[in-house]
Amino acid sequence: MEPTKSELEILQVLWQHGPSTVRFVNDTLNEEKRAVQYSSTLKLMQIMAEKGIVKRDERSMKHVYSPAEEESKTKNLLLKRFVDTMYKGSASSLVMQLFGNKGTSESDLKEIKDFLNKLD
Amino acid sequence: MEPTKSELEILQVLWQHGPSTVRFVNDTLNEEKRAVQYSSTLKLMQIMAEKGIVKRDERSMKHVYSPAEEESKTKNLLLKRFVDTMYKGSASSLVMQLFGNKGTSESDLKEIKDFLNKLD
DNA sequence: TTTTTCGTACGAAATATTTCCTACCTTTGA
DNA sequence: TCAAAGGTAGGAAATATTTCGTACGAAAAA
Repeated sequence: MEPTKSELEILQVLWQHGPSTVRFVNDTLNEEKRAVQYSSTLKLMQIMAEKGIVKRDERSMKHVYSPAEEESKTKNLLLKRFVDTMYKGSASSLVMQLFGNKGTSESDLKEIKDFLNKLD
Repeated sequence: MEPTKSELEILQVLWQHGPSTVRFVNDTLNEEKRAVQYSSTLKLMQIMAEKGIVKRDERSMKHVYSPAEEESKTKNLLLKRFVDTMYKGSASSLVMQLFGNKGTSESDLKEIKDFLNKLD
């Protein structure tokens, strides 16, 4: 399933902090992102539960939500989709864009070189 | 300005084929992507012109549209935004995700190594 | 016990995006 | 000339997404 922009914000919170209540997610969004009403966050998370993007534990009155999929799995999917639509599926094109026009740091560059060499 | 999904499809055509008429863009979309009515493509391109995402040459009856921004500039912006929201701005995280879980081809890997080494 | 606080559910409104119908004009071809 | 083909413009409808007011129940505090 394809998370929307707002849904992605919520997923980020769940990935970073683990299973959470609506209250916690809403507070975090308000601190780290933008002003949003409790009932908006609630509604969105209910929709995400319907869609199967998150699971909901209803045993306690305060429902606890957690991501239905692994962070890496979802990110991989979104990354693949991004590469497909933007770079016709060519990962190397993306990386070249990333480093071709500077603005990406030297340390990142070194880190990646090391990483790639270890893949052998 | 932030192109939407459909707008991006249209931009792709313009980037790939250069300044084009609505007819050409619509035909290309129908061949390469999906069924869409002429008037839908027209409307979208009109909106894009209003937003300033594309420019329109009205000298001929068949208006000719072209991207307002360089392909690389727009792609850079979108890529940066993607890295920011998905990987907290860490380009190396993205690359690791890209190659960490295999599925990205060997030839891409070699290509990138060569590319990065030339940056010295 | 009564009031206040904190939760969920639900519907509706506000926005954003996409799609296409229809009117009307110009060009082309018979 | 005049019908057919092909253009643009604009509005309205269909969808998708986001936001939030309000009702109502449970728990906690007074």
